[in-house]
Amino acid sequence: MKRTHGCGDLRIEHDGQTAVLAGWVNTFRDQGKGLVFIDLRDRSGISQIVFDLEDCDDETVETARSLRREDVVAVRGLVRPREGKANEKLATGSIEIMGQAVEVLNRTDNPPILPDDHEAEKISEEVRLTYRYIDLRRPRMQEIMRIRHDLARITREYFDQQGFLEIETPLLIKSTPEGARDFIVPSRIYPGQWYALPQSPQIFKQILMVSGCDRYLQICKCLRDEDPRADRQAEFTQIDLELSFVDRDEVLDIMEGFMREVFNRILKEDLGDIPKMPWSEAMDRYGSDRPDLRFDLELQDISEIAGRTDFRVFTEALAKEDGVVKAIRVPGAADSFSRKITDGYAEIAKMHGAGGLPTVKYTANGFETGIAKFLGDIGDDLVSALGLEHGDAVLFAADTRELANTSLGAVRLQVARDQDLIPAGVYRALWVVDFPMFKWDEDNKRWASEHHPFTAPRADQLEILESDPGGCLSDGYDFVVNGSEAGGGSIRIHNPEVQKKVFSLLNLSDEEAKMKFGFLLDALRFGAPPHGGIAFGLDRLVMLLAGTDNIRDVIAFPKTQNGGDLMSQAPGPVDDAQLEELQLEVVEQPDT
RNA sequence: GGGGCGGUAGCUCAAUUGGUUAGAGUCCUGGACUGUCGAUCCAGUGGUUGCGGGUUCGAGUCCCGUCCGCCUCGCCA
Repeated sequence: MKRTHGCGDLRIEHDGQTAVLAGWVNTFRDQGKGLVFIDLRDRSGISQIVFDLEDCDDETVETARSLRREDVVAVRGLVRPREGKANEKLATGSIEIMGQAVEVLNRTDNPPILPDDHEAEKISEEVRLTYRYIDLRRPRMQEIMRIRHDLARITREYFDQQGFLEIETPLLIKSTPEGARDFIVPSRIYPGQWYALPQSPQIFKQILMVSGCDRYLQICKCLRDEDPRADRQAEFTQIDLELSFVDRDEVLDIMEGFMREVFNRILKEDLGDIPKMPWSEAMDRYGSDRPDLRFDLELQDISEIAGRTDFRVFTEALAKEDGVVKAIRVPGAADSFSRKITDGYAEIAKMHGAGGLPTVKYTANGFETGIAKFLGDIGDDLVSALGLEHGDAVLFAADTRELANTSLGAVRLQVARDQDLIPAGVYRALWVVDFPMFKWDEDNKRWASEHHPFTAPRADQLEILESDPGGCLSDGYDFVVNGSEAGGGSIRIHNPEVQKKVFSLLNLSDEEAKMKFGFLLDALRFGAPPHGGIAFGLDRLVMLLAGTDNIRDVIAFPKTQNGGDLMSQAPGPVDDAQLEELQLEVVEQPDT
């Protein structure tokens, strides 16, 4: 029997046609000796097959009666309107296939789980990942894989039209000192020497610019040996891009066009206005370098007003270098903010380094609870500064600017979730620009790259690169959607002298830099064009497009939090002979 | 590496203060049923309570260790 249609393809206009479907038995309903219903499922959907003694022979009905969930069968039959009621839950619900012949292509063992979207929400992820081949049969997983495919296809179409070439870069490369922990691979030919798997193709794509490639695209795997999270895997996929002879705004224009195309074609959503927001503004207003613009709850600086109280939490914070007092007005939250809830927010604030989270409610009786008694003289000014109305609550952060921003920013996110302020089906994008070049690494007492060591300082910042590294702004940019960093990149350094200065600020000696990045420094000396680029996190984009907060949902064969694959049981041991060939020996870890 | 939650039948869960033979639904097996669609009804099979130790007359339950899964802090240029 040769398949003629997909299980989700048949409609009332196919009435009278003979069709052959093949797929998995989704459910069966055995009505007795003479009548059996089979819901047959494939990638395209589900069709109801009915076997009736009046329409086919005993043997066919008996075979049909023997079918169980997830058996694989082919069925030939006549398409006709349903004799019983139509099933509005199915796209094919107005028709059924009057089964004439059935061929069992493969029986299944009793399946440990069923590919049912409703069940899947209850089944532990551990079991789903162990039997991933069954889990992936679910309509929802098939839909996500389709979205992922569409994104990859649109990516190639769009950037092809923009003159980009898809070029592969190596997987076995040299380990680089900066950044995440490398996965390493032993060299057989040079025992004791190692390759690293790429954390990103960064250096290679820059060298492709030096090579005159002009515009590069790659959908590539990146590997970082760090602990995973709900939105992070050690092995993930980037849409990696680099362009020559461009400035920042030309890059942003092209990339913005890409994002609009993706959201238009996959979600039928118009991204609307996409503002460019300096990093310092994002931190000050939202307490995050990836602000979620779907709701307000902006951080407001009330340092001037707060400085007029005797409240020690405020005055001591303001006495610090770059100390501030900031506040969030939470409209109408006075009633719902129980002690338990605000204590929870205080925990979040503390987790992000704040000492606590002063809170107050503003009602018809004025300020109540929390730090109300300390606000006596400044109450009226606070009301007008924050635009308070009766029934509002106010959350404060008093600390250095950085700590106040980040702790209050984290609280802002949780408050928005709790107060149900995040609208569904809304996508708000922005560019965050003008990042600092460096952040101070307190542990190692040195400057570290905010983005990566190849990010160019903004042209107007070159003169303070060495005199004031902490204040120097870069030509970097992040694309942020709904509070999620979907992509990030920069204009790169194309001048070897500037690159050397940056390495030296990062405390990389000339010798080290030469050993680790010598080939890049060399390339920059032989006619490097101005260039810049970006990388989008493909997995995170699919998460956004599919509306899931679990990255494992958008990866066909993901790894667990311990980096294991429950289906294939990776990682695992290797033969002694393999180790011998590599001149490797496994040494027992001494007890500690 | 730290913190939190969890692991009992193939799957989802229950099991009182530590106390009789560890139960239910579902799946599966057998039977009934000619318009079902989460089919229904009847009967039955199914257990290393993650693993290893300990306390106890007695441990799913308490203690110690360990493995696994999820969330999270550190980490993720």
